[in-house]
Amino acid sequence: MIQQILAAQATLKDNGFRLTKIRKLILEVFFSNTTVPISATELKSQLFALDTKVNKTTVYRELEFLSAQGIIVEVNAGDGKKRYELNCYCHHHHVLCLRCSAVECVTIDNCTLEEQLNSVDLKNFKITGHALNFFGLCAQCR
Amino acid sequence: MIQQILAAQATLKDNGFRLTKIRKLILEVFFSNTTVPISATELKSQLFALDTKVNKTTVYRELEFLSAQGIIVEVNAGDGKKRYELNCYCHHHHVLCLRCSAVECVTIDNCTLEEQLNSVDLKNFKITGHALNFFGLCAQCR
DNA sequence: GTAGTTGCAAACGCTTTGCGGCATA
DNA sequence: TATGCCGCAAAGCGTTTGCAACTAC
Repeated sequence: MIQQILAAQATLKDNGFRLTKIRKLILEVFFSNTTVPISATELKSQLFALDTKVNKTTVYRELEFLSAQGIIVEVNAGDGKKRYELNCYCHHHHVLCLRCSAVECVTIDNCTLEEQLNSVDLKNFKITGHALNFFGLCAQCR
Repeated sequence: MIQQILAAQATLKDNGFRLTKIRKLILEVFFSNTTVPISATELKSQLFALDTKVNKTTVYRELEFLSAQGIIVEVNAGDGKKRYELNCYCHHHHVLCLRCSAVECVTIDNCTLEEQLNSVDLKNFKITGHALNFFGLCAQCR
């Protein structure tokens, strides 16, 4: 994991971007938590918990920046907020708790969703991807 | 279709709710368009096009009301807005255009998604449903 | 008349933008 | 020092709420 953070940092530096204290901390947050997509507000809270006061504007800009760099990816969990998770380059889906909005990643082996579309009337859409979210109650709320 | 509107209207009346001009028009909009989930803003525009000036608050309240009555259902298309469609009591999914945000319904025969979950680590969640959205370009934008 | 419905204004939460100042390289 | 980064204030968008007026039954 340490190597991965260093690789991400090197990539940013090579591309002319700076490694500020805030940016490093945000990278640490994402690399130390690879299974739960977080929102801007949650990231801000985590930074505060690490004794780093960050403006919300900076959080939003940093999320957009890291997303544009391909280090994190946007996740729509269906709770009305933008969420982001580390870009793991692997196809997976998410479960959302209907009570507390907790989000986790799940992997379906041999996911053939888009193949199943061959027999479906797609209204002439050209499909480029899909998002599958499961809803229910998490371990704490059930 | 006419019978279905009348049935919905009768249900509302039986439950002590009123059939105002606005409510009737909103029912007509939903019953005349059963394949495209619409947002509050879009519904408001459609009512304006029908020469009916409606306050946005009323639109939001009416959507929540009809949803609570089970006549329409909330649809999360992943575009950050709440969308609603006529409750067709049939399981289906949606395709979203990444360029113009058009939304359409699609049906996958023999959808066995939740059955496939048996072999998946669900982080101890109790699953009650799922939302599957496909992304791509619509006929106009492709 | 009464309870359901509506419009208006205000506020909310999440997100974005403009701009001046700061700090990393 | 120069460009990227940051904080502050303000505004945007979708949505919700409080309250007074209205209207369907």
